[in-house]
Amino acid sequence: MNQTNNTDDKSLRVLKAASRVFLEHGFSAATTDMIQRAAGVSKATVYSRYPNKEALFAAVIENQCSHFTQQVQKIEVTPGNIRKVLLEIGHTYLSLLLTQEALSLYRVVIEVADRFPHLAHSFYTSGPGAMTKILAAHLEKAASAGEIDVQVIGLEPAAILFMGMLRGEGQLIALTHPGSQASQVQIDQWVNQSVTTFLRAYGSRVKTDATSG
Amino acid sequence: MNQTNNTDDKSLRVLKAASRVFLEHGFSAATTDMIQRAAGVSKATVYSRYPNKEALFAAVIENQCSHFTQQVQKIEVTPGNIRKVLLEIGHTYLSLLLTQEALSLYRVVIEVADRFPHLAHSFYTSGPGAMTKILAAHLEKAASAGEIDVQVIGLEPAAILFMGMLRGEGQLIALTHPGSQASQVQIDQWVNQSVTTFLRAYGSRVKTDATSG
DNA sequence: GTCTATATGAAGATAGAC
DNA sequence: GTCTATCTTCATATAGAC
Repeated sequence: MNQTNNTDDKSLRVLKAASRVFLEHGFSAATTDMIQRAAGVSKATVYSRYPNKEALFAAVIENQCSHFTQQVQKIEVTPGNIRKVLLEIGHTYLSLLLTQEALSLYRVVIEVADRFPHLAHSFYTSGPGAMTKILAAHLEKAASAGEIDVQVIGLEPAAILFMGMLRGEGQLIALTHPGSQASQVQIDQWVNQSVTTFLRAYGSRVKTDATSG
Repeated sequence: MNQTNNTDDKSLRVLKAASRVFLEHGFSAATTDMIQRAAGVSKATVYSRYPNKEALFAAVIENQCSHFTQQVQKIEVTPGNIRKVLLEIGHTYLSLLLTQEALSLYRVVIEVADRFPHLAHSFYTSGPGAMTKILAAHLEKAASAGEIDVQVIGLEPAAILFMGMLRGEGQLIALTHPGSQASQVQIDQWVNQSVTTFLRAYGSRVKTDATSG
């Protein structure tokens, strides 16, 4: 069962080690020495898999982005009224966003957006972009059901504003207070406030829980 | 009137050059060579003013933060109903936030938050923290005047949610799409949507625009 | 394919002339 | 105080042994 030495999983070990190092230190501050050591292989092995530091970094970020997209796409809500849907999506998304992995990914992508614009775009599309579309779809259903009315601004802008409230303070605090970890009750509070505000603005007055199936 | 050589303004030249270099490249990717060249002085001159790269960086960020605070504190609104106040504050603050300087400062502070936690805290307090307090004060006045009712969540949370909507998409797009510059109409649109949503949620039904000037 | 040892260049910091 | 020239360290990348 010794899987540290024999097979060709060294590529995987390199990628995983690189992920940890880049996400922790950023691109410029990370060194190939750290990666090599963390992977338990030699420098030559790293360079046999990836031509240089940039390519390895790109592989890491692309991998992380697709991982993040999967997490977002996986968000499924139990059918119910729009308040429950928003609470559930909000809680899941904000919790995901405030993990150390997601925060580190955000930090690193922002750091190098100038030098790797393609990765930055990819990050935007994989994360907030994907989430916006999912949320907009739910809002559309709720609008059809008469639970909300967002005609004043439109579905996508409404989704975007909701996500802005959701992320806002929590993400900013997490980024500027490294090491801190938001508690579940703090997260719930942000989610509740966002949902409350959104539904006060766009929820229908009519309660739709009695007869309509 | 040759002010490039004679006086003791070299300290200032170093600081300004360091600001430009650090804000453009970040901490790790910036080199003291770049700074020295940008300042038009020798490396020894730089090191006669600041003991090392870290100290110079700290001076730059602290300086930028206080500059940013001044900009925020300077935001004053012409008295009027709450909608006008929110539109004016929102427009000014978002425009400020989306300048290249503010975006770069954000980027760099986030990059090194782990290594310079004090600077990260300072940034949070100088920028979003200060703005939140200012906004909360305006909301309180509006609440006293009966224009809004935010008792459900409280003044500060209301201010925070508003700022979340305001920043949300614009800042994220700017950070992940370097070189792009949001247009004034785009900014106005985000501000309008945020204000509209906020007032639909917490504005009084009574219109207060008749008699007042 | 993998490792050890190393070439090469650059970055932070300083010594010594003026 | 300021500059030029340099020292030291370290990072990327490669060459050559196994």
